Amino acid sequence: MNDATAPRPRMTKQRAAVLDALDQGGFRSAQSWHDLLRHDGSNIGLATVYRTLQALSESGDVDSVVTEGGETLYRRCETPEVHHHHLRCRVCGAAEDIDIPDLEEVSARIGAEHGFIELEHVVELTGVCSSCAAKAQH
Amino acid sequence: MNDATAPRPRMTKQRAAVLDALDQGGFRSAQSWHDLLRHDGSNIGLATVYRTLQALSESGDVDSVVTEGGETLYRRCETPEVHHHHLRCRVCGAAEDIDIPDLEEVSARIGAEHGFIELEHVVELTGVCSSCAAKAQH
DNA sequence: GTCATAATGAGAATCATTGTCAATTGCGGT
DNA sequence: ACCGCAATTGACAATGATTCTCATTATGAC
Ligand SMILES: [Zn+2]
Ligand SMILES: [Zn+2]
Ligand SMILES: [Zn+2]
Ligand SMILES: [Zn+2]
Repeated sequence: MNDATAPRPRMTKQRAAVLDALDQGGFRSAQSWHDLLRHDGSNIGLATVYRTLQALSESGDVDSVVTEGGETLYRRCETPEVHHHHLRCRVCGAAEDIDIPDLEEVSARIGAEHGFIELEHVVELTGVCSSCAAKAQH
Repeated sequence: MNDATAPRPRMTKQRAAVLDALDQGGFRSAQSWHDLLRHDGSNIGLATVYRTLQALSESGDVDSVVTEGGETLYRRCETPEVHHHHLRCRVCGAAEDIDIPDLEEVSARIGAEHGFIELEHVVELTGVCSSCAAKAQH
């Protein structure tokens, strides 16, 4: 069930830099994280940022969501061990981990009713946060 | 709240062809619908298929979902007037309209609790349907 | 039929993401 | 500390879905 083929990741300075940058919090695209890293003096390559974020995403250390525009956003996840969902502001990108009661059970039940197995679900709540809403008032 | 700037779409033969093709049912990518149309003798352009499907999607006449690979899939929606969700087979693409009890209210409540407005949600259930699961058994 | 203009199609352009591959480097073994 | 080599990196090419451009065509109101 778990991977005996687990390749332990090397601690390179680029990996460390990404990990460090992620501490700033917030959802950003791979390119945005890359920009941020370069502005901080790193000469890390874009492909490396992509690779590192993907690796971290697969290992469950970062969350990823997809915007309407098809961009994938990443951020360090505070609670890697628990499956959860997000409420994200479409304007400023601020996001919070949320719990949607019964969702897991309900989706499992619906899947079962239709004879589906290996159920997965994608749930994303988006909106405009109060501070962005305030700014929008001219 | 509604659009006084509603441009009524012209009934061109390509729009009719797309509408006709959609009757075959099922989720397909724009490119896939385009292939299908060409195989049926149409000389419709790919860009037109994209434009038409997007227009139909915005007017609520077709559903669209995004695959893991980032492709957008479209299909004629049976129940355009009601907001609903889908349970889709990741193997064969078969999909059914489903109802997730209380989801609308729960998401609205969660949004409100966090001070968010203009809430929207994306919910997609995927799995492997019974017939695909059967085939998977060697 | 005329006409304004929405719609089309071929191909170029975008843009996020992935692949290539030679050069580099972490790190286990010595 | 020193080797050796596979994992990792970075510059850049390549991809692949989607969008844009613009000259040409065709819809629908009058
Ligand atoms: Zn999270
Ligand atoms: Zn905001
Ligand atoms: Zn539907
Ligand atoms: Zn199936």
